[in-house]
Amino acid sequence: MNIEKKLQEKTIQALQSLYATTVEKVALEKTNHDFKGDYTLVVFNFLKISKKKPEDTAIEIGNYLKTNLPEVADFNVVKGFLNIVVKDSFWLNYFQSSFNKPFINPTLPENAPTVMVEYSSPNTNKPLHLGHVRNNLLGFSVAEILKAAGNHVVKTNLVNDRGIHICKSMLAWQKWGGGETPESSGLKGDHLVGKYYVEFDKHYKSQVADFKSKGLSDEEAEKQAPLMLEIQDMLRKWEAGDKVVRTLWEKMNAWVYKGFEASYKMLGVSFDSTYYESNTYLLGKNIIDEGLASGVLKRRADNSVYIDLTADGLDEKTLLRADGTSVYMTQDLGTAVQRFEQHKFNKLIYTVGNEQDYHFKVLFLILKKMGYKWADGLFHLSYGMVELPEGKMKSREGTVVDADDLMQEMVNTAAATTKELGKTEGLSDADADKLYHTIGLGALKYFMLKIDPKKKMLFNPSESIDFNGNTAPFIQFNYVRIQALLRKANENNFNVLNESITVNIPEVILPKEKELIIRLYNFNTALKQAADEYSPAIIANYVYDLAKEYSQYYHDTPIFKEESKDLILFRLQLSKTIGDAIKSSMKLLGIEVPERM
RNA sequence: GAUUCCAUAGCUCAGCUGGAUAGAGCAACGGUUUUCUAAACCGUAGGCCUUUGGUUCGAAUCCAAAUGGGAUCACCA
Repeated sequence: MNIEKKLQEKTIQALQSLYATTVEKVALEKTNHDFKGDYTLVVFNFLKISKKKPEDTAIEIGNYLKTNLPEVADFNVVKGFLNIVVKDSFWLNYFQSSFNKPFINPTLPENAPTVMVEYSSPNTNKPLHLGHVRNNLLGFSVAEILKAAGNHVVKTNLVNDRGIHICKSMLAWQKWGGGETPESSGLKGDHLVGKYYVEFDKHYKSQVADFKSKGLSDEEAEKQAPLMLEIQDMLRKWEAGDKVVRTLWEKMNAWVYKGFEASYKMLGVSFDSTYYESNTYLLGKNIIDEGLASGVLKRRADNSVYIDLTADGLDEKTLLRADGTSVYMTQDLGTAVQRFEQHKFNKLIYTVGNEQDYHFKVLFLILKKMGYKWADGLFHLSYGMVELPEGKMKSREGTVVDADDLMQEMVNTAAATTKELGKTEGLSDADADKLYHTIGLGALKYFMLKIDPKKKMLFNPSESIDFNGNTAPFIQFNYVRIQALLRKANENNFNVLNESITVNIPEVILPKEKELIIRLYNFNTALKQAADEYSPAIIANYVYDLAKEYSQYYHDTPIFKEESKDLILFRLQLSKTIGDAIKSSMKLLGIEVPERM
């Protein structure tokens, strides 16, 4: 059992035994660095029941713990703070018993809950940009974390492949494309289609400006511009299954999918299932009928259907237009129900930006009101926007940071830095390319994941992403150092893994070594917290602290100069375990670690 | 206007389920290489934790208000 839990339970017992009072739970914290101890109990809360001075109360509890818990070595009291010292032997036993065991359990428990994680969900009218990068990295990492925490995870992608915005690219290509294809232009498919999306907007804007100069209002001009009428006509034809429109749609979407596939591969994300809106956009209508029958939904005089959420502090939400067609919300109701029927999930997590907070609040509330019990398991993983120094990115205005460009730039920077540091020696071209990819993408991923998902983040394209300090390359570098140590150990006949060598861990270990062991011990706590909060940032901070701590240790403590063979082996084993922890943590973030750099 | 999220070093961020003197990285300045790879390590400097009030033995952390910033408030997705 976890030492923290043991201490908490014993403290509750102590309070019961000393003051005959039952306390539900007690909070322990890590002892501040300036004091001796591992865990601290703040006793101010117990003064009412002890009716004694803080110091005396702390001493009484401390004595009880020391006598009744074999793991407690000692304690000291400063004012109302009871600092508890755990025996070195406890940490050493933990270390020895966990050596060379995986940090992440590779098998799932028998009745692992099913969690669906929806992320990415791109539009097929333009290439991925920085905002999508955050979404993809976050969704993938959360899926990895939940998997490691013992859930059966289904990663899913809902591709928005239809609608008026797709028609814009299609129409523009038809008019001005001159038959251009990815092959003929040398452009990646998604970029080619995105080019025509921008093209449409350019022409459309000039038409609107023309109409406005003739005295029309903004709204009128936007409605009457011929291009607007043309895409609306195109959308109607699409919905009617018009052969020409559908063929064009299929052709251009295929280009986009090929492009996305390349971006996803570069980014290292994947999906277990992919849904297309062209297949799901009609879902949800039967649910509307049920809702009407049960009275949860109402019909207006003009035949449109809505739900009244004003009693819940929200508005009236329309679910079917007067002409009977469905809206975004209708579709999301339908897909949620469909997913539950297909996967019987315990939880469904939507990785979607915080600009849709309201939408999901309404969606979940409607499903609850309609009586779906599983709606309690729905969660909106809401993350902040990625902003540029000049503000929000706008694809139509070209102020976007393109995902493919950014990734390539990161790889290039990694290559340049590696060469500059003279670390390419003995690397084959293929290995070098792999290394640049690992470092460059690692830096990018860590940069985005170390920030709390809920917070908006600032990205300044003119300042390159760091490779020093609190970054993935720093963490990777420490992993690499450890691998180099282990190689050297092999050459010197120190077989770290050989079970036949019994290592007598020295009685007294360095404070830094104990600290490192405690950090290893806390891996599971970090994993659990990250899973509970859906926050890769917790893992990122954990692994950075571990790597930083190790870096100091590595610097201050030469290993092979040591005379005692046991001590050398212990330090090698400690280093190896830290390497394992780094690798496992980075895997949770979707970041690879190289063997050399 | 309504709702909602946010505000910590020059910059980017931790810390927030109340606890001891608020931590990192970057940038700046200075140092460390006959050592297991310096993408490293050490040091200096940098803070009215936006403001005001409240709760408490104790507030960056909880509550309220103010100020500033973002988002949402479509029969768009």
